[in-house]
Amino acid sequence: MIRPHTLYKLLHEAFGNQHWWPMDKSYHRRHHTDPRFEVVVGAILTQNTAWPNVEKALDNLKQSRVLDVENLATMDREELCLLIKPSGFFNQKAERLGKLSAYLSTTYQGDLDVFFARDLHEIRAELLFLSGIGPETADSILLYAGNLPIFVVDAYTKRLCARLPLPIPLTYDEIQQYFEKNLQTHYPAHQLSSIYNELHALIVTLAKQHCRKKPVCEPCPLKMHCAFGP
DNA sequence: GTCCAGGGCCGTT
DNA sequence: AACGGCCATGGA
Repeated sequence: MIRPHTLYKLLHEAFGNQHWWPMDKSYHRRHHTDPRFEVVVGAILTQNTAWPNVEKALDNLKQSRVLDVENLATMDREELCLLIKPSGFFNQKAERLGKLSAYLSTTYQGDLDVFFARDLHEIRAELLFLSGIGPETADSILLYAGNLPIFVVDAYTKRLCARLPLPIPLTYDEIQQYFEKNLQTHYPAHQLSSIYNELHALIVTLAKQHCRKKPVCEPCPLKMHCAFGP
């Protein structure tokens, strides 16, 4: 049975570095805004949505100069809906962005340094308490915006785990614990956030190229370790 | 035209 | 606890 650290090694050999979820540093330097907030917003906008649609919405927010905590917390909900419309589910997402931004503004004065400079599980519980932020969105914010060591489980990860298969229940928490426990025994603590980051990105690449809904098993780098293939 | 994408909530079993 | 319907756009 393949284990997560072997999965990581094989996928990295097959696909190389993914440098996923890059932040638009130049925009945020020019406008004196926090690039991590763009990742927070992206994490909500990408809920069950293809990334190109999210990019269009983020571009709209940038061109309107409102991609920061204070503006999203206070701006008119209708206007926000219009800007994020390309990302779909815009009524829910506008509500979620507004509530989260208002929370960050009132509780942390919009300072993400303060927000992220605490215990990981404390921040996670706070995010999950907000309506519209579930485990994957919370963990994406923690890992990709906060650079904190938590493994993100998405639909692709679940599908891969089901097909290999891995000998665990296919629930979010079980999969997350299984990956983290294993990787923690193979890498030093200070590397874990970048390992989790990279592995999640590699699984997405695998799922798009091979482990699709209609699988394309030739030539999958995991073929020799997978029970699914024909 | 059909399918589906980097989920989460809510109501029903 | 598990499952189904719902939310919406744009690209394949």
